[in-house]
Amino acid sequence: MNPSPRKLEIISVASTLFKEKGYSAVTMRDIAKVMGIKAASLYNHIENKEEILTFIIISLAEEFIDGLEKIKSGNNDCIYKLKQIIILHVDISSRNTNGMASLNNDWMHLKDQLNHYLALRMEYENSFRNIISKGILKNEIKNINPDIMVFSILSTLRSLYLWVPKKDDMEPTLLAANLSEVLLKGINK
Amino acid sequence: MNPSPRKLEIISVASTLFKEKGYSAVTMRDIAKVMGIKAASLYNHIENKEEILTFIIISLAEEFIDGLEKIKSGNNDCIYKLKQIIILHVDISSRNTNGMASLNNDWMHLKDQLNHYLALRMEYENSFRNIISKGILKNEIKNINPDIMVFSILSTLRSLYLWVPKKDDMEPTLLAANLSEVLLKGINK
DNA sequence: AACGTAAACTAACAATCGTTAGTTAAAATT
DNA sequence: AATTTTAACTAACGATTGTTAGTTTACGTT
Repeated sequence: MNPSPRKLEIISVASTLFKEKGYSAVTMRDIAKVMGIKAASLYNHIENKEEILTFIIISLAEEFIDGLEKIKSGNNDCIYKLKQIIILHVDISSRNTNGMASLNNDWMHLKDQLNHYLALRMEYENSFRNIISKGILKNEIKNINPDIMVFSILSTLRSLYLWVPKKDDMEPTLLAANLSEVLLKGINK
Repeated sequence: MNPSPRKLEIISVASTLFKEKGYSAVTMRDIAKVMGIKAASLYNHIENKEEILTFIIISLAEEFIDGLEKIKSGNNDCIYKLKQIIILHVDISSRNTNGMASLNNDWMHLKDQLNHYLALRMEYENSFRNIISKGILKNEIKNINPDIMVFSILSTLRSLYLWVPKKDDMEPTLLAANLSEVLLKGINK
């Protein structure tokens, strides 16, 4: 069963509040007030508070996994794959700036799906590192500790949700291109 | 009046818990339990919960401001200054992995000192951007939107607190050197 | 017109929150 | 030895938390 429009509305409102104050600081009454209804009415549409967080996080995590799967399967060199990953992050983050806040900062409040989330994250980071490591072997990428490169690039990409809203005048395509230049070739002239 | 050792102990314990679950999800009873005392006893040493958060965030923010001030005042080229900034972040983040979590994620729960914090952050980012912009003018740095470069580098540096504890075998000096290579010159061979 | 359903409501629940008041026991100071 | 101070305690406060039960209202379907 797909989420009803009203349920998606609640999740959207909740995402906005979660980004502002974090999951724990947002009450069901806060969400209800923005919706213009009473807190108890929320329960006509959702099971509980945790379900909102779970939906936000897991659906985003799976979108990243799916995107990376397609990139991996392509028969391209590593640098090109990295550029596609950057585009993937810019794309998803631009369309979900609120949800990305929960994915980054509120995952530890998951209960049932915490282990599922952790598994997805590990899978994603491993795939990322494999691309880098293969690039080093094929002499496309510098021979530096791959963990540092994964950490550095992924930290920037994970922070996009904070930055994109401030630059909503900038085309996602241009942003991704500039980011690729900076992340792959550095800033030093 | 300087904070008593006991007060610093409370702040340290609180920092650890704030990193694990975020400020809002940590109760005074949680902190007290780790300290081995009752929640009410905490109030012999601190004013209230907010004071703990304020101390963690403001003292770290001022440490960054002071560090950047020294770097700015030096008569060095921009690339060198950026390398010093990277060292500054590695240094502070390595010594305060817990507190850095609050600085990054819990600042919005400040009350009295929220505006002070926001002013310090803006001051820091402006100084950072000025160094980059000057580097572009002096032809040391690529002519790309400086905001993107500030965002990219700062995102990585702000995430160090998450990553350093997993790599505690790595020398901070070596980490900073590798980070400089990746952030300034990129990963592309 | 009668019925069923969806989605709001009021009222309240037990649990937990940060915090205060008043007390006690030990340690430091006089 | 007498006293003050420090730092713990018990007990409780009013407020707020997520959530449930039962009710009402409006609307689409029979």
